[in-house]
Amino acid sequence: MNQWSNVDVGYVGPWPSRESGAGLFSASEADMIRRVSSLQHWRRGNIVYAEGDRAECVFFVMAGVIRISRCVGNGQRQILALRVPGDMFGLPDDGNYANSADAACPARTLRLPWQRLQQMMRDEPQIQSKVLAKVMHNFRQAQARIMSLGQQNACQRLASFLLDFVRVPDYFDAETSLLQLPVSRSDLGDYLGTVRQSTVRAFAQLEIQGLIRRVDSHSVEILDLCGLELLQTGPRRCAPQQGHGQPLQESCVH
Amino acid sequence: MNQWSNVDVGYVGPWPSRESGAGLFSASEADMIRRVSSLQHWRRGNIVYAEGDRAECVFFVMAGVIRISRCVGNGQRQILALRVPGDMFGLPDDGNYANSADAACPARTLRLPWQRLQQMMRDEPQIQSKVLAKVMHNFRQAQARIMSLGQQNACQRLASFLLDFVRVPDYFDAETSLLQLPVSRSDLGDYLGTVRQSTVRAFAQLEIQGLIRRVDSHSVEILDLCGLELLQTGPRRCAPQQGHGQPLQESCVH
DNA sequence: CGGTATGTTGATCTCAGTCAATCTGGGTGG
DNA sequence: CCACCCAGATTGACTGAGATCAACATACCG
Repeated sequence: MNQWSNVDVGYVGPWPSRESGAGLFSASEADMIRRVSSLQHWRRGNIVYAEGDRAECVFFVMAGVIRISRCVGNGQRQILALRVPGDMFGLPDDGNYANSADAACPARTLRLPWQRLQQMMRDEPQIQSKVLAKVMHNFRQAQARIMSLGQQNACQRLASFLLDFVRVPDYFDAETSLLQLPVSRSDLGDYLGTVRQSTVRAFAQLEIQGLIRRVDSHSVEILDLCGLELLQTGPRRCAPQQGHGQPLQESCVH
Repeated sequence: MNQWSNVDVGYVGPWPSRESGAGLFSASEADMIRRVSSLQHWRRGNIVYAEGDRAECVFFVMAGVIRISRCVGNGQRQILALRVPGDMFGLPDDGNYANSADAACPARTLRLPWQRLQQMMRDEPQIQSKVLAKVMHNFRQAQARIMSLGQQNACQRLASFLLDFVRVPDYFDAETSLLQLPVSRSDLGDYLGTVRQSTVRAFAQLEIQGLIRRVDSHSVEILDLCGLELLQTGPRRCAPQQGHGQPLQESCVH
């Protein structure tokens, strides 16, 4: 555990900002958090914690992407969330971690004892409301996932995922419209509730429709942002061709 | 708004308890909450608030079931959660409600100004941590929904729903194994991310398998609790019959 | 250079969405 | 009391989206 001793974080820029829920700590508060937490470095696949572990620390993502996942009986994995810079994760559920967390790509996190954070929340109402805001952010995100999984088809879910990551500055370059994908196709499948192959087919579909262009397996060019947004709200499934009954032709002239 | 004046709540029993996240307030804290909140009565279909409304109050369910839902572009509805006695809902998202809330059946709620609750959280660290616990409870529940929607088929999702409601004392009588269903089949479909008909078929399937018995459209007898739990963890889909290649028969005697 | 992990595409079959018809129970008016 | 209506529940037939199996391509290793 030597890497967990307090080290110079070496990260002095502003707290990473991304929509609501991130970038919520002021510089001084972020400093306070950094002072009592330790910086951790992770390589792809490294496990931050496992489901059921005693939950003693909360984490803040500084760089990279952390997979929050849970496995079901038959060995399938569902990725519940992908935590990006600015996100908080690892709050205890009855003293234990409810899910597993591991690095989807090289990543850095701040590790902060939960007891310590609770104390800070008691002492500083600001911290309290901002931690609550972070939790609420994760909660809203989970609800968005429910909407996606419950109402969208595979292409729409992929579009939603891409649009989510377009909002992460670390992974989208607005100049070139290039979006880095920090996860494998399998990861993406487990995240979207489909299998690897269906994810690939969804990519192919979006490319055929001219909405994206696959540059390589870990980056796509976003060609039509509005098109992706429109796709999201469309019907989950096209109406059947009503092949059997009378074809409902506008029995025109006759 | 006359019904929102402070009235005698008429509910003096212990705070309703259900697993983690409910029953978390002590008698005195619950009293404090009741003192500053007003009791509301709802009939089936009554709207507590609508998506986008200015969020000024938080709610606690005292009786009945509140649907938390959101609609998508093409008019489809996803029920994000069913809030039962003991649950909290209606936390603001950037000052507004992110979802709609309405009564799935006759219901009672406590209505508490969000400002007031924030103040109570500042003054009483106990309240703060317990509100956080309630939010975390909703968050864990949302994550369970993601698991269900992402990895389970229609029957398994229905089984998960039934098992969830078996844990609500108001709706399950352990003596008779009778489970009251406070929602219509359409509601259930919107909750499970399927359509009404698929929900009905899932009910029929569970009945054929001897796990439940449909008494009437709003109550089922739970015949095999363990069977329902086993079903949850099984594979999402049976393997195909591999009809074409060699039938993989254990070329027995010959 | 073989070996392994990952990405991609094709063929096939199942689950669940869609349309449609029927059944049921609860009200309402005559 | 009954005929009627209407909303909800149920069942059947058909079909498309996506899971599964399989094969092959590509990249990344030691």
